[in-house]
Amino acid sequence: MPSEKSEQGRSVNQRVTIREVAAKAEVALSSVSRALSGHPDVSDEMRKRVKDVADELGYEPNHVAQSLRSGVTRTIGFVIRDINNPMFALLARSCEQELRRNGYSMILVNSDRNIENENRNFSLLRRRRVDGIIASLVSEDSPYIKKNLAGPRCPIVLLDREVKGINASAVLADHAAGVHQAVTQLIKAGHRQIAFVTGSNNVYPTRNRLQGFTKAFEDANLKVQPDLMAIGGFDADYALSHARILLHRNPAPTAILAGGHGALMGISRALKEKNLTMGKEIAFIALDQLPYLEVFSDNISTVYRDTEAIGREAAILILEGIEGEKPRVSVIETQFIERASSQGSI
Amino acid sequence: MPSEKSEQGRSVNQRVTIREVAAKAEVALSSVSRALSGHPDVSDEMRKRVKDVADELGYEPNHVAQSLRSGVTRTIGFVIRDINNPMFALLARSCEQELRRNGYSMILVNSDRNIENENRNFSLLRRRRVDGIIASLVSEDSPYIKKNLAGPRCPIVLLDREVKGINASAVLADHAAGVHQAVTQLIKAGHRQIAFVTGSNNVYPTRNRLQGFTKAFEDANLKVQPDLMAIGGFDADYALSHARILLHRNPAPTAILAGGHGALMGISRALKEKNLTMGKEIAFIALDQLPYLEVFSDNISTVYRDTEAIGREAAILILEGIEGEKPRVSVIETQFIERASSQGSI
DNA sequence: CTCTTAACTGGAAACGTTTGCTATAGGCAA
DNA sequence: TTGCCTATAGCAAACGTTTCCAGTTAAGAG
Repeated sequence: MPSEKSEQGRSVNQRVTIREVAAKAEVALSSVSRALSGHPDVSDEMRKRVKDVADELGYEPNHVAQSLRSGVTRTIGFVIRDINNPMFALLARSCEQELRRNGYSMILVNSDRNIENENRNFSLLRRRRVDGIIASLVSEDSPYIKKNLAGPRCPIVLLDREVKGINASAVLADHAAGVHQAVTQLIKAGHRQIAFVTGSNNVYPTRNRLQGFTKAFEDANLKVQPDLMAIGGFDADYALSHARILLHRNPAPTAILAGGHGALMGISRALKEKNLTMGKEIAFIALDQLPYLEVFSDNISTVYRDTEAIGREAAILILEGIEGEKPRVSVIETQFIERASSQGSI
Repeated sequence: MPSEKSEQGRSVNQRVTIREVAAKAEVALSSVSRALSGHPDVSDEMRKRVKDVADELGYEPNHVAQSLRSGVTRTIGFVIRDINNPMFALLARSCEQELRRNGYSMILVNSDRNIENENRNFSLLRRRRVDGIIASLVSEDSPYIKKNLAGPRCPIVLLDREVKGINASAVLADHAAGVHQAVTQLIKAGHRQIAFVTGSNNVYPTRNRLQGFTKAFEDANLKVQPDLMAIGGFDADYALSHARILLHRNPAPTAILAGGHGALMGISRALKEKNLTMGKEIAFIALDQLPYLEVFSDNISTVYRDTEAIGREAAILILEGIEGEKPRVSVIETQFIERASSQGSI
């Protein structure tokens, strides 16, 4: 039995309220509210008097009560598909910065690549009456998607997802362009056996990358080799097992593209198993800006996208939505950045 | 002028309330509340009836109103010193998981290594009436520290910080032990010129690491060389400039310890400038579990601490605090993990 | 000097819940 | 039958704000 607690658990959390400020300043509740919230109908004298008393008492407005009364929480929910992916840390961070600059806080929830969790997350955020939701969905066709996106009570911004039949804003990266550049470059350098490991194609980035990939082959009057494509999972285990298969193929791939964090993890392990070094025996290109790449392996070629710009853009779109503007889609460019790892043995 | 908004901005956000559920089920408000919240004084028939209607209407309780009335927000604030440090992503993640398992959400705010921001963050969280605050402080002696920690209205857990005169819980890593192991190992291998780059010693981890460092020398009957210690900043720029100086010293250091993410960044750049490779011409040890190390450089020796355990432990301590238990300090072990990079040329 | 208006200020009703208290009904013992 | 207790249900008062509406005062116009 905790002894230092007062007899009514409640009273521990007692803080000074607007009522006490009003009493001490000998003015009405409403005047205190107006004085502190910057309402115009307040005399200078009143404002000063109230502010002085508020400071003296250390008054900090109860944001919960403010939210209830005003119907606005100044909070944005951020549903993150997989917080293991370090890219999301970057994304969430830049987004949070932009939101905070506009007076909003962020509640971050993680779905752990699970659709049920994702659904619960949406519900949780709705109950908390967030003013908007930024979401990186697990997939584009979950059974809950209509419920969570279609009749939304609050503006929604999707990250790198295309969902038909709903009117939400979205930030999409133009993966195709960067991949096209990358593959064209490889082809020019003589590569023909180009492997591609990436997530399932029920999400936009995979489909979009694939477009760029295929188009690069078409433009060079070549045919893609289907058995060099491992499309189906974003996780490292999937990538590892498929990379193993790819590396045992004959003829072996001379270049390999890794679509995202998981693929990179899996492939790098598979390469290590076979004692292969990226850029030496095999050309390697990562299709993401992964923060640790910048740090440690400054020789890895990547299809770069400005992750922080995506976060900022998401914040801007959600704020627009709150202002009542129509949803819109914003596209972020990508760019192939050539470094040592895409050389290979050719 | 947005045209799809209804004339009263408010009505856009209108959701079904407990009142409508009560009306449709033809029972009292209070009965709905009790039925849905699992209160015992409710007949089975009533509970079923209410739940059916609630489901039918898609009722989702207003958490804001619940919080206001009950005085409890089921929200924890997480004040993060520097969200650039990838370790914190790991930390926040494991912490959030543990909190969520207990029905809590997390609001994450970033201080960007700035004391003013930090102070504002505490205020923001207090206004939001969070039930507890987990904080990774910028320093241990900011002018606001008393205000924010001393007379706390809510339980507080500090991460790797020791602040005197307040009664908050804390999770501390036993850096000293791991550093002692590491340095002892280096000394055994013949190293004498061991450099140490780390943050300012107005925070616990630096002081604690320094203790381990010094003790290892003492135990070997050697003296530490003060001009090999660069103590003063956690950021990469500080580390870079000091690492340059250290590397130009004569005799040059044969081993170097990097205290944290920033130091690692700076030093690795400095080494690259001089064309030195970790573990080859110079032994190198990182004093942190940095997630990207596991990924890419599996040959870097580190003083490992279980960052996820720290996050979980922080969650547990804050929940204890909410339950009314006394604050306490929890210590997490560290351990030297020897890999190739700590070999050097000796 | 009176009337109108402008500039404030105060009172009170919300916002959507939870919860203490009271009321009702039925069961059981005396 | 009466009285008491138990199990439920309902009423109404909070929680701490914001905001609408109605006053009050003083100034300026006629």
